[in-house]
Amino acid sequence: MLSQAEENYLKEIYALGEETQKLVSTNSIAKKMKTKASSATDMLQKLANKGLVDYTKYKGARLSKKGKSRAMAIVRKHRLWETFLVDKLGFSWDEVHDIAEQLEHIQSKTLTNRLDAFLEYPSRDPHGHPIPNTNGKIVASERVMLAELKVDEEGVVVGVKDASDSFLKYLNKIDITIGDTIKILEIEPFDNSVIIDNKKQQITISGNVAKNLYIKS
Amino acid sequence: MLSQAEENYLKEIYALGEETQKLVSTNSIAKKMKTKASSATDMLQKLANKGLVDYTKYKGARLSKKGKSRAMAIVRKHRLWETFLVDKLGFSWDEVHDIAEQLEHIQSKTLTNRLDAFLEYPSRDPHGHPIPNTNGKIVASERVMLAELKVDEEGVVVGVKDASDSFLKYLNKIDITIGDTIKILEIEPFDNSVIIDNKKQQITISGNVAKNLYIKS
DNA sequence: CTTATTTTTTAGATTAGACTAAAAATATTT
DNA sequence: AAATATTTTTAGTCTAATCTAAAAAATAAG
Repeated sequence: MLSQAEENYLKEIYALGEETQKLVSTNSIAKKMKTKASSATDMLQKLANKGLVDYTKYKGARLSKKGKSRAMAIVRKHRLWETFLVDKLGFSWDEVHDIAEQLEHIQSKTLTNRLDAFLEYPSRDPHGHPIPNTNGKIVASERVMLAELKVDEEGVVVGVKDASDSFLKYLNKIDITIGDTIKILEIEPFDNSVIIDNKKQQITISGNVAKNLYIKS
Repeated sequence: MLSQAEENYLKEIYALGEETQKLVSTNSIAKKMKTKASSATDMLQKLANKGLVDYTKYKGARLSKKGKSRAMAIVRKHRLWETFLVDKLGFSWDEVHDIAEQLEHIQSKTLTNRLDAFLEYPSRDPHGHPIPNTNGKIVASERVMLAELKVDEEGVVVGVKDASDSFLKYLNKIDITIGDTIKILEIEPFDNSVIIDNKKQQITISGNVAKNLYIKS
């Protein structure tokens, strides 16, 4: 069982790494956790020993498979509780974060899943963030632009915004069709290009293309 | 702000002392907390320093006014969450204790009160235990025997079971009438006699009398 | 009412998580 | 590429909550 401190670190490492999937620096973690770099180092070493992060001295850390799954479980709980607070208890979306920070550490899978059912399986929290499912997977649910998805989200191509002939030809060429299930592997921050997985093939598409594809769960 | 450990101790001291209002021994606390007597001593000293318990070396401890109010807030949360788990999430009454042990430490008065409202102000939890109100007061709600109440609970006299002439005369004599608001001050374990407060007067009634008076909130 | 037993407290150690200060590694500038 | 600056790690301290072992107080028994 993880301590709350460990859980909080995992969650923040996830939040910091989610965009780029790159290594997260000790300093950035310390800043997020409002603690000192030395404390972050201590924790990274501990998490590495437990196999929750892959950590290289002086380089940084990223979540391991195990660590990621733990992080996703916490994110899931956080977002479900936020949804509960807003939808059922009448809080406004800007009041719920601190309370959800506490509730996300409650240990009971049954509770989490029953809460999910009670809320009728919401796909996004009050801030519009997607809620991971029981397996820790994030599934896009409404029709959104591919460009709005984050790393690890996945969904089905349901349409295009720019239906110009040249654009459709281009999609044909890179073998993307309506109905394909696409998963975001990586987003390059400097040009917003996106590496996706489609039919077991990894391809890179530009930010502009990503802004023209509609995705749905 | 109190740590979870401090809160747990307060709650158990309340649970142990509630019956008799007597001093609670270090050993009994240690047993309840599944820890060692020396740890209990440490904590009692700390709680005494914070003014949450009145503690005399080698004698034992009881909650101070402040400590009691904290304890009641925790009990209130525990029982509200249990009610939530059973009434809204479909847990059975025997599955909820461990989860409520975690939820009772969530810090947010607003949350607690909104949960209370969401549950439509229940007066008892799934185990039949009364739920303290926002001020930490326990109010009897259904008609129960006075003998079933515990220390600090209060309610209105709504009837008698034995309506014999002699019993009613006796009630007259000690100045108890239908409609009086009665509060339990103390229960003597050896003969079940009860010290109550009625119209600012403290009187002692026997266990038999307590078994013949109906009380309601 | 003195001895034995139990309960409680003290003293000292341990662990998790954080801190400061200093050392080591990496990055940035000239 | 050397000098400087920044980041990261190490070493050593601190606090909360626990533990064990030993001492002190209270209770029970002879």
